[in-house]
Amino acid sequence: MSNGRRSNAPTLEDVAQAAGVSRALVSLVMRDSPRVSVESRRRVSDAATKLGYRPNLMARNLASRRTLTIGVLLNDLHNPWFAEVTDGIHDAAERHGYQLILASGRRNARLESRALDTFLASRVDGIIVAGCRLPATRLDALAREVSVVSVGRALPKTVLGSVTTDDAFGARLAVEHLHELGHRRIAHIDGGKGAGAAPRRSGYLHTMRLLGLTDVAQVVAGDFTEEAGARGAERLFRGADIPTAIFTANDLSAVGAIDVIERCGLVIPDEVSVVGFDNTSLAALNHIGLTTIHQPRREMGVVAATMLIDAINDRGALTDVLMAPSLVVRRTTARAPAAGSSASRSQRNSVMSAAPTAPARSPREAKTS
Amino acid sequence: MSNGRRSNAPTLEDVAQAAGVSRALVSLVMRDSPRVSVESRRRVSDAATKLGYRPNLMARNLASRRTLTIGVLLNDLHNPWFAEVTDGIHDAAERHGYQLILASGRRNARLESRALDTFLASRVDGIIVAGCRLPATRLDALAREVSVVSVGRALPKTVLGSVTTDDAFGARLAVEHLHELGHRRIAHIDGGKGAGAAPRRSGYLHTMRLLGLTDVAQVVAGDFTEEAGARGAERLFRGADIPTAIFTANDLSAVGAIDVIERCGLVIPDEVSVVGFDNTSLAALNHIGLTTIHQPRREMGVVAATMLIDAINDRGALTDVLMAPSLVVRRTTARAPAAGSSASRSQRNSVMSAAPTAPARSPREAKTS
DNA sequence: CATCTCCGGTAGAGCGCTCCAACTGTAGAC
DNA sequence: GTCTACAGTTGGAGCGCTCTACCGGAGATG
Repeated sequence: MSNGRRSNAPTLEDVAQAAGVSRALVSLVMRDSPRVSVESRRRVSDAATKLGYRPNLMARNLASRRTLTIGVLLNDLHNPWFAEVTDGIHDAAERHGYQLILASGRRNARLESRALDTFLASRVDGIIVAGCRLPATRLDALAREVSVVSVGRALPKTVLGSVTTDDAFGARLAVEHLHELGHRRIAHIDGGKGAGAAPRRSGYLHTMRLLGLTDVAQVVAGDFTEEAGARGAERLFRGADIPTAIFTANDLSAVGAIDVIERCGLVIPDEVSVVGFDNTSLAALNHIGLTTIHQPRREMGVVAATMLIDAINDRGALTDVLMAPSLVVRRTTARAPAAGSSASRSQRNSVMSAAPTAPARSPREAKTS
Repeated sequence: MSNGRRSNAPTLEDVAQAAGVSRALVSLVMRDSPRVSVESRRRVSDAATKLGYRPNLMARNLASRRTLTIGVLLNDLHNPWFAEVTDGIHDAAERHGYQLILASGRRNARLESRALDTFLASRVDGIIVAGCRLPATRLDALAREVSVVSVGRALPKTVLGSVTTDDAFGARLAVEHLHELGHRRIAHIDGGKGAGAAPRRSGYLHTMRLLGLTDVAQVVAGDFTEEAGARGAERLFRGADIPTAIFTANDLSAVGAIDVIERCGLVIPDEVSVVGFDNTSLAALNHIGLTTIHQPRREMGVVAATMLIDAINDRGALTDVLMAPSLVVRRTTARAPAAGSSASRSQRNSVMSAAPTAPARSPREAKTS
């Protein structure tokens, strides 16, 4: 019953009969070919709408041997980063008459792999992988069957194209911003082996060196999570030489760090400045107001899709594009505290070290207990 | 060149020739039919892997007249709510051997409509629309061609199935929680005409009535945004009879409200309690720790997909399912302040009313300026 | 030994479309 | 009046698969 609803969907043939023309002519009208008389066009489209005809994409693609479709594999729907990249891809694809089919890898290599198989089985004209976790060799093999562009992850030595943010440059922007505010003791909570973590870390180290701050550079391990940010901050503020500024590998870590810092009784940004990375909506929340590094996510999507479509149509090659990030100043950064205030700062710190191993707890909780 | 890569993809025929069997046999092997001898199966699959054969989905679906695919229309990729629902859909679909194709409506009715057309053109077996904005009549028309289930929006008087949260009940949980903590003056910042806003509002009003608090019930207009939450809180705390608790239509509004409340010098939860709705990742942030109402998002996806697939296979009808939300207590709610402290509260309030129309600004900003 | 069952396998007719070569008719060129 | 040009239209051969017969032969049955 319910599944039989479409069983008798009208076909090209039906329309042709109703309009009293050949199937080929209907086909031409459906693809609005210019070589159809006004009269025929009218009759055919009238018949089509009357019958509620809708071209069968599978039959069309099968016969025409192309799908005008690009498959987009999103690593994680939960992360808004992907939503913005997808918006850009969508815009560019639409402009060129391409359709998108999305799939979510759900942070799982097996599912990602399966989704790619489905793309191939559907004979998409090209593929964009965003934040894909699959090994480079797998992707390279894929890219030998169909054009593939990677967003957010560079894949040197493969035939894939890629569009990434210049993470090292972003790190440099962050550090320079803090340096210009008079900070010297700038620490970094990194992203472990997550995507982009390495260049952000090395960009940080490199810039610190350029600024002659190698001796105060300090990297603590993290993994892009809020908790990692909190742990990192705890470790940083436990020691004697506490930093006046922290640059974290992403916004989420920054929020975790802020939480701990405020709980230590330190005031942000007066006593400690914090810079995140990504400029997620989280950073923009008024309640947080995080100074951070912005990635041109949407534009990355546009560039990726455009490059892919050009390659599909032999109008260009797949290359590796590096996009420039930018600094967004909000309210977690300020001039470094005057040297004289360092006494009060280390005093405060002693409060904190009274419970150095305690799990992250907010000031709210502390108050009510 | 690059677009020619797939032009000579091997077909069933090629495999059949390589294995020295008929096309039909290869087809049977590819769909692992039981009626194939072990020997043939081996030879065919060997030939297939050697050639790198991959069944062409379009041809398969065209010939078999079904796609085993369900189209999922997501209203807004930026909202993590959709990601979790999609996870649930994905799980259920996979369990039944169905594939998903996702499309994003990007909060735009025209795009949503187009995506649905594509689904129909692709002859998906069923459709799930999540948070769809299209008019009920449009969806009803769609549902006459193919089975459709709506998630997050009930559509009475249509042939669609639906899975929604019992928003009114959620509101009741929130209000009762606050009431149990001794609050009486509980205000609501609503969601305007957004999805679910109406039942949350009426659930609030109804529960207040049940608790005999009709005279102190107070609803201010919002629209599910952070800014609306901030504005709502400003309005609430400007008056003389300020509430001791606020229930907002969603988490984002709650964050906006918290921001303003803290800026007024009021302490959360000691002086004001706040309850959000949705239990987004935002609420779970340690820095925020919002008490909120949880929607069983993932399970909603599972239920929607299961119901759809059952309907597709004539094993069940499409119905309207209401899922029960639950209360998640974090750190923004506490016992209502003792009556004696009301003096200090209204004093504080006067601080705020010094700049009642100022745009939302954080304490941080205030400090640095 | 004829017949009946199965099991494993096959031929061939589609599925609904596009594409190509070819055809018709009208118009302009000479 | 014949030739070319071209716009408009058409038949038919696929695209790569599934599905419905149907077929041949081994073993069971009487």
